Amino acid sequence: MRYNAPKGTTDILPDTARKWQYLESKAANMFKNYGYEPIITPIFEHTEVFTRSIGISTDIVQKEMYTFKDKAGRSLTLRPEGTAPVIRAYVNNNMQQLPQPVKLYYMGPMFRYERPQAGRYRQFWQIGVEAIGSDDPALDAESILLMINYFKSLGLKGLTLYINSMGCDKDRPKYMELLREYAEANRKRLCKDCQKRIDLNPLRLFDCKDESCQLVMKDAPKLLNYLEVDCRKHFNMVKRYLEMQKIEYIVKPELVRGLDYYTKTTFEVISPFLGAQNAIGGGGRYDKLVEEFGGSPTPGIGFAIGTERLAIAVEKEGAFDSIEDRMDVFIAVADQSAKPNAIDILYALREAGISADIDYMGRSLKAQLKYANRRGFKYTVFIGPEELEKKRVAVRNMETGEQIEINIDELIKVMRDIVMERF
RNA sequence: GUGAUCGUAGCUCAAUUGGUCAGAGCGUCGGACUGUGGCUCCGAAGGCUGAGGGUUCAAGUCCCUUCGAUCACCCCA
Repeated sequence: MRYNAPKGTTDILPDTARKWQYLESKAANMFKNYGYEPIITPIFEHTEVFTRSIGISTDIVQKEMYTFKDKAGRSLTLRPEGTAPVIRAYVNNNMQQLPQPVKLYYMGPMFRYERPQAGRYRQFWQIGVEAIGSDDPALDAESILLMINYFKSLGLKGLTLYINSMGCDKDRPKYMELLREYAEANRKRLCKDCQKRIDLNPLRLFDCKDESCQLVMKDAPKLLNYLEVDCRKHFNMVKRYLEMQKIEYIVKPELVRGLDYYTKTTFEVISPFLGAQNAIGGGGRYDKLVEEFGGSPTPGIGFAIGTERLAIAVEKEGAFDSIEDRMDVFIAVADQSAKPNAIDILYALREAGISADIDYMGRSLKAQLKYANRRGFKYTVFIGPEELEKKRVAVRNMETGEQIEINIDELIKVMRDIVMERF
């Protein structure tokens, strides 16, 4: 019996895996450059970690979580996003004792039970960062800049940055009342889903693509206009920091993200290459989240990038072309009698930091060359009875076909010189 | 969860209005060159046509179910 990978999952084959590694290592370097450190949290958490933080009324919690009971009857959930686990870990490990802010990044798979589509899978990868412990608007700007500059470093163009402010607990409740009243007054003109949203989560009304709903919401009160003075100042500072770094942005009052924990700044970056699932990265501030997990009041901000969406965009820009990943040396064995000696040399090369491989299929010499060519080795070294007797080996440059002969004891040294010098 | 389109060798695709043993290119392996790749030529392996059922003398082709893929809604990264 043959099995497919489960719906919405896929095998990341070497060609793609290599590209992802490239994206991840570039990210790790840049995050370090901005003062962020790696953290690895469990793939699953107690279900409550997500229901309480993301919000019970959100789609993620309502219908997209992989929730199961373990053998002891605990309700566990495969993480649908990365922020809640990191905040849980922050509180759990008393990280408020560390110098603040605590700046962390993570990379790994997330899980949501959704209908698969271009750029949307049930197991998908995210690259994310969180900065916990400061409410400085300069940190909001840093978070946004970090994401934008990372994209730039990958050669991405044509991205659009949207920002918004969701207010805080001083202005949001008042505004929500206003919004509810407005929506209620226009209930009849709203679609069925939106009528439900009036009570559940009226902010989401802004997201609806239904024409009639959009028409209604166009004239709805906008949170941005009701921001209390601190929040407005904060948002203005964020914008100013972005402008200082010459970052273009569009303020989008309708930008309401689907996780309830956001406060103040939210942002999202859109790529033109991604079809319907065009958000390549997004995030925001979550000043109430640490408290939600039982910590002392602590602000925070972060974002997540969709790795496969990022890979699609980078691919479209042709920016993967520069990845060089060829192996250094293939050892061609001219006669099986020379194999033990050849293997000896193989390991010596590897130990010297030169990537090397050998035939394990009993191929003819000719077939070995063919194989070396297909696998893209830079050099082939010939080992056979003749070479062993004369103590000289031939080294063939597989690109140019040039072949030189050197003393066998010099092989390691010469290969190391060649390989290091050229790359 | 809803809708549309689509499932034929590892990959990309053929197969007349349902009608002989389901084909090709690429890839893999081997050979032409008995110790030297890339080009060319030759050969081999590889398919219960996604799965299950039905209609028919006859199904890759028509119908139903199911699974999966793709795209959109929805949602978000």
